[in-house]
Amino acid sequence: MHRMVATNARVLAQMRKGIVEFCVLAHLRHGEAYGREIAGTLANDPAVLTSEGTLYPLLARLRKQGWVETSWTPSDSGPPRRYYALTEDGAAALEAFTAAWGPFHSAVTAILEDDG
Amino acid sequence: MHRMVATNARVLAQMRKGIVEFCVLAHLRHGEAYGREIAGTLANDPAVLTSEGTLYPLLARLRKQGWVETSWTPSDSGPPRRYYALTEDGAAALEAFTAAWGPFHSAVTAILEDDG
DNA sequence: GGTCCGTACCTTGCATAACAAGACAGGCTG
DNA sequence: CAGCCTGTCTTGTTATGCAAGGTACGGACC
Repeated sequence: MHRMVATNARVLAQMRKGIVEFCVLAHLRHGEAYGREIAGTLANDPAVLTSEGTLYPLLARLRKQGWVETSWTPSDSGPPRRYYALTEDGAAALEAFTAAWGPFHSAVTAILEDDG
Repeated sequence: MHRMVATNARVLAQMRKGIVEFCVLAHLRHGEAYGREIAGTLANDPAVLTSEGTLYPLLARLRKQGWVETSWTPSDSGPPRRYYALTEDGAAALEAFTAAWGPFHSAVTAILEDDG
């Protein structure tokens, strides 16, 4: 069953594409957060996020699109942190995604369950 | 709203990644089918599939992985058709994906809805 | 028998995104 | 100064969806 595990990891990675981004936006509704904080929370939550190699490029994209704003804040115990905050555009994008997600996951679930 | 539409198309394309493949496998549980037939059904269903440029490379991958077997059959009205049938490995892969899909979509839905 | 159209397969080139691995740097403790 | 934890970010790999277009078979119509 070696292959199963490897296959599964690859399959999961593909499944996440285009979705992790919006999980990060959703997380930011709770307020500002910095990179490793987001990474920690989302990695625990469901294993929606696995690596910082995913997160930082993703955050850079969000910034370029104007979906988040950032501010540097010194830390008591380590290097300064870059805090990310949701913008209005970001909130709108998140709403649009949420609206699309419902029908999409229903459709996929229906296809998978349709044993007919 | 021009931007909304364009953005949505890109977002949807990413969302499909790694999932269309298993929708095709799921469709094949109903019995053999050929390319354009699958394309037609899945494109109607929910807009899970948009183009043959997606489908044929995908079917080639499934064949290489041994998840489907194919057979050529002459057609009464046009060129011969290549029919695709699910193999045991393919059915197992589909089951594994279905098992992963449940927790995944629940987790994403929870994160999106968590307004806390 | 030549031309057009619909059916059917497949390929090429591009854009996007997740990931592993690791580079770089601040600040603390010994 | 060395070692470690905390942070941010980059590089190279891999996988996939998609638009556009290429090839080919067969029937209908002049």
